[in-house]
Amino acid sequence: MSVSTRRLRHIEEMKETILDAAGTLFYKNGYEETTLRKIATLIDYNPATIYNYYKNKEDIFFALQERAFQSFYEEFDFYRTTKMKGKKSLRKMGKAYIRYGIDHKEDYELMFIMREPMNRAKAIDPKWKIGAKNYELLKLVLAQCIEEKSVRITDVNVGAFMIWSAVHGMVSLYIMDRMKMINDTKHDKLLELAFQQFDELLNRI
Amino acid sequence: MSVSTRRLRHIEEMKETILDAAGTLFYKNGYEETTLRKIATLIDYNPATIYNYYKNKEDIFFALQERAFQSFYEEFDFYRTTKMKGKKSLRKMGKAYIRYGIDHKEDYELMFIMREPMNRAKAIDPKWKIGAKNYELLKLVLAQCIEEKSVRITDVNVGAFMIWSAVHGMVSLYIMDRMKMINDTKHDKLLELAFQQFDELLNRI
DNA sequence: CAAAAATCTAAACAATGTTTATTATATAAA
DNA sequence: TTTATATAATAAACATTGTTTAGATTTTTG
Repeated sequence: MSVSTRRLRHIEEMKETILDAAGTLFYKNGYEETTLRKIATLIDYNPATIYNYYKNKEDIFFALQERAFQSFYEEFDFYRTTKMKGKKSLRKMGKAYIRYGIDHKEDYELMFIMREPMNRAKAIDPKWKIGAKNYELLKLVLAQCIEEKSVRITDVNVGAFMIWSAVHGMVSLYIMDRMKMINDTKHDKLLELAFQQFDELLNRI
Repeated sequence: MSVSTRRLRHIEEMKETILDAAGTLFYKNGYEETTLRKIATLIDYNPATIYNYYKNKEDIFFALQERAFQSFYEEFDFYRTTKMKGKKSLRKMGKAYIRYGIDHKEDYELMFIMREPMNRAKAIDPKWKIGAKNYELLKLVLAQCIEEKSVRITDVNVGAFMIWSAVHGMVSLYIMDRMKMINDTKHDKLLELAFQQFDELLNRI
């Protein structure tokens, strides 16, 4: 192994070590509580060392976001090859989306809610492509539904955004604790029924 | 005027002065950029003085959130007395909700998205009642729609949450810059069409 | 083995939210 | 009016934060 490739590998390993530690702390204590000093302590390095591998804190969370998108992508890759009918596929996708958001709420927050690691993202953003890829998948499944005439939608683009909005709305109100505003306390059940209701709404009689 | 009431009024005035300054900075530069020192400088006081009127920074944003809910409430009070048909009322409400979110995105973020001023809110929360009040209004209008049979929904509670989710989803994806993930760049138009699509979906027949 | 490059660290910096001790100001009592 | 007493505002400090700098340590190269 040449020295320069070993060096590159070392850098990759370090970046990953740092990212793992950052993730551990983030999933346990949230963004604000995850300080560079705590990350450094966890991996037995000096805080300054981290700056040899990441430009700054935001950059770390940018990488964490990327990782989240990756895992998110893998979750839905299944629907790319399924032989299910479009409508059934769409329903399952929606359910899976909500489940994923609830079970990985920090990741979900990172990907679809937080302002934090977004500032840099205004520039060229290779990673939104993963998000875009999943969005294309939704459009694909929806297009199949339209073709099947199993759905009350005519425009794929408009329909896809509407569907995304609906499920994103449910997930985000849930995980950001805004369902408090609703008197009914059985939030999980309400969420499930609301999705069912929405799904039925899509049905063509 | 008794001395104690004057004192109380002075406290109220100070709280308001601080809140105004905090709001000005927040609407201009966002949460992180709004520091206690900047607030203090803006109103020509020492940072420590602020602590005589608010427990901490979160408390200030809690108050700002309360103010946002108040203005939000006033926006929708109209629908409480309108003689419009339920369906039309519902449609206008939805449009107004989206418009409000876009035109007051910092307020919207404060009320329905941000984690920040929420920690304290875990305790007794007199202010969620304002949010709850607006939610009840949605339920009222929706109930009228159900009675009119102008809508494909049977359960008010489930339907209300579904509708809220849909519009919240649209607004929040828009203002949190997540529509980037969509290749189509005409976001405003897409938003409008998606709402229309959703509205039509609600229609009976 | 010495020179050079790479890696890591200790220390410091500027800025933050917050607390403490002290001063100035307004009110009350004498 | 003058003195005592709450009240209000401040200056200074504290603990933490993200980040930078200059130097030491280790690793690679000739």
